[in-house]
Amino acid sequence: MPNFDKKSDSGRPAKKYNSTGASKPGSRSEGHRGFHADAAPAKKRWNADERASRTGDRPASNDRRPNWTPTNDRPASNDRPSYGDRAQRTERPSYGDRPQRTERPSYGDRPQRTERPSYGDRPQRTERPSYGARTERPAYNDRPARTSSERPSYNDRPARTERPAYNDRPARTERPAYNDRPARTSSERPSYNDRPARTERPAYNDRPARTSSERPSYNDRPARTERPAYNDRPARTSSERPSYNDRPARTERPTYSDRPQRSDDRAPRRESDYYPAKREFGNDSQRTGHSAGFQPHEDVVLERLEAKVITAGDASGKTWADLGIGDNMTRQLIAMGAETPFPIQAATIPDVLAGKDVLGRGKTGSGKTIAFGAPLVERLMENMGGAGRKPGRKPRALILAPTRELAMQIDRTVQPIARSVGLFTTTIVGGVPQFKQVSTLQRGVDIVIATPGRVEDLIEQGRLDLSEVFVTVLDEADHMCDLGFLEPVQRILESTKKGGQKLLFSATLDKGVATLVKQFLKDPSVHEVAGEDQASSTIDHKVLLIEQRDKTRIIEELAGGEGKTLIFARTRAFAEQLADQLEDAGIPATSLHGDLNQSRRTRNLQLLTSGRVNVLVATDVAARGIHVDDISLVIQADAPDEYKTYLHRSGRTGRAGKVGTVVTLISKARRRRMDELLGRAEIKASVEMAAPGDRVIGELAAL
DNA sequence: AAAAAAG
Repeated sequence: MPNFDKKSDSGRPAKKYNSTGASKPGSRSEGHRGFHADAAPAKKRWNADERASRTGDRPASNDRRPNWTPTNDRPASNDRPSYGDRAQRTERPSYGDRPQRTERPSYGDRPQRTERPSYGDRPQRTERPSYGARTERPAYNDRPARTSSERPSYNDRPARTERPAYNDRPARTERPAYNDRPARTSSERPSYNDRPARTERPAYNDRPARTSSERPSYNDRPARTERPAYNDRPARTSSERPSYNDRPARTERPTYSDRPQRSDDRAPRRESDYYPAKREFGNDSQRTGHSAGFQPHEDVVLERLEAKVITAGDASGKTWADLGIGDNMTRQLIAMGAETPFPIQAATIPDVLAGKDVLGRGKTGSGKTIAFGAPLVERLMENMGGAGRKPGRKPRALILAPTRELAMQIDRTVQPIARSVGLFTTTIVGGVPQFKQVSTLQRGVDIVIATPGRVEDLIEQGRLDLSEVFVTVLDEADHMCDLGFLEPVQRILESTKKGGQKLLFSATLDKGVATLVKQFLKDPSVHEVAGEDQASSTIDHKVLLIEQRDKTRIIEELAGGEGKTLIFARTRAFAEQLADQLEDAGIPATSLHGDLNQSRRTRNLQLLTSGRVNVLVATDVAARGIHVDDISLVIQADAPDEYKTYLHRSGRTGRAGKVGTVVTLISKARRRRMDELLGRAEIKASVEMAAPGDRVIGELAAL
């Protein structure tokens, strides 16, 4: 409480930060919904996180709870459960709840929260710099300019004075000012010297323990001195990213045409026919040429990579021990229900253990996570080096995934395997406060499971050092090579240990990964499981030709069945709208998309997983990798544009040999396009006209 | 259009 002296700081900081104009406290929420959501959510997130999923996972979260007590005050939270965050909601009147948010301002109560804002703590950051790694960062070094210009301000530090403001926390309000932050950096950090600020922290009384145990190391960190390097960053942004436009890298892609050669290099095992090569990339030059205009992209089937094929027969009878997995891990795998290796696991594990770069393709739900997770842990065990379990050790393995949910899911599989041999994992994803992630890193972690954005963020902050990472996994590798992901992924891979092992996995692994393969992999072995085609699939595909105006009604009829249903929409807004309409129709439904804050995303997905809700409407954020037991029906409210998207979406059902049905709703006008897409995906689907009330729909719903 | 940092 004492810390909260709104009055004292309210004025200043705000003004300062307001310099930008647009970022006034008041305007924040107005101008940026997303922002608003996040700002307030910061608080929420913790609550939600802890409530929803963490309860069991992290003891750490429990520690904090005391702080959260305030949460209890929020009746609002109870109400919201369903719609709280939905900014979009604006549309939905029902969201009336939101006002509550406004209420939150009550934050005053939440002294604790105040703590969180602790991001304010960042001063710590300063300390962290110690990540000796920095030196390694070199990659980022490019940004020398920055240092000079931006940070100099450190001297100014007068800013710090402001900090004391912590009391203000209301300051939080200030936060919104995120834009300002740059300023902050300069002002706040300089203070590092002053650190008196820390003294202030004490406020964190709640966390006394922590401070003592975790941070102690801070003292050690002479490294800090090193940080100065941070100065460079500003430049970075400017210098490095701009390049995106240039995308010279892309230019490389054209190389696809070469690929054939590749196949030559390797044993001419067998022409891939899984993904018929509809087009060659001979016209690469053209592509690169008009990168500016860049058409959304046609759904092209890239040539398939040549692969060593394993059959179920080859794998049968093999045990984990046969593959080279140790006893402790084997016990854990069996405890997790993986009695014996699946084909894709039998195929890739030996090569991964041998230290080779591996490309693995196994259909959706075939066990890819364990295929790379188990041998990765085994490799870390075999190469402990001097790392031991020292606090503050640098991570030695990295698993990158395209979505936060997938990263967290992978962690749920890999963590127990790692723990069975005494290794630690942590997820480094966005949308959630970074504090826990960073403190976990400081304690020392062996395997980092992450999404690209937060990883880059922490690297830039000097809090994550990947220089000791000698095994890197790209899950959904082909997707990680798509437009928005490729470059961050390239930068991240560059920051890992030179010559480190790289593992690329996906159900739709094609030559789209060529750029990365060429740049980072060395003589990779490619594996896939034979017989995993449509013919052997346990998924039934149906295409319904409908009138646009009947879509909602038909979806209601389809989703009204008993089993779990996952509905895909192309846009966030439509996903949200559909979820609302289903609820209005008396069908409990929830949504999952990027407009929700992370706590809600996590919770909503869990609603489906736990069975509290049987219908989830999602964007393609849920298309890849997400595993929910027993989804019996997948409805594509909007047809996908890409055949790979179709395969991944439909792969949410029919997992591990179970049966499932995929219904795609299209207008007659789209019939031709749909047929072509199905052809590329090599899927045979029955197509028929349908209208609300039709028998077909009732039969599908019954499934 | 979506996702990934934050905004």
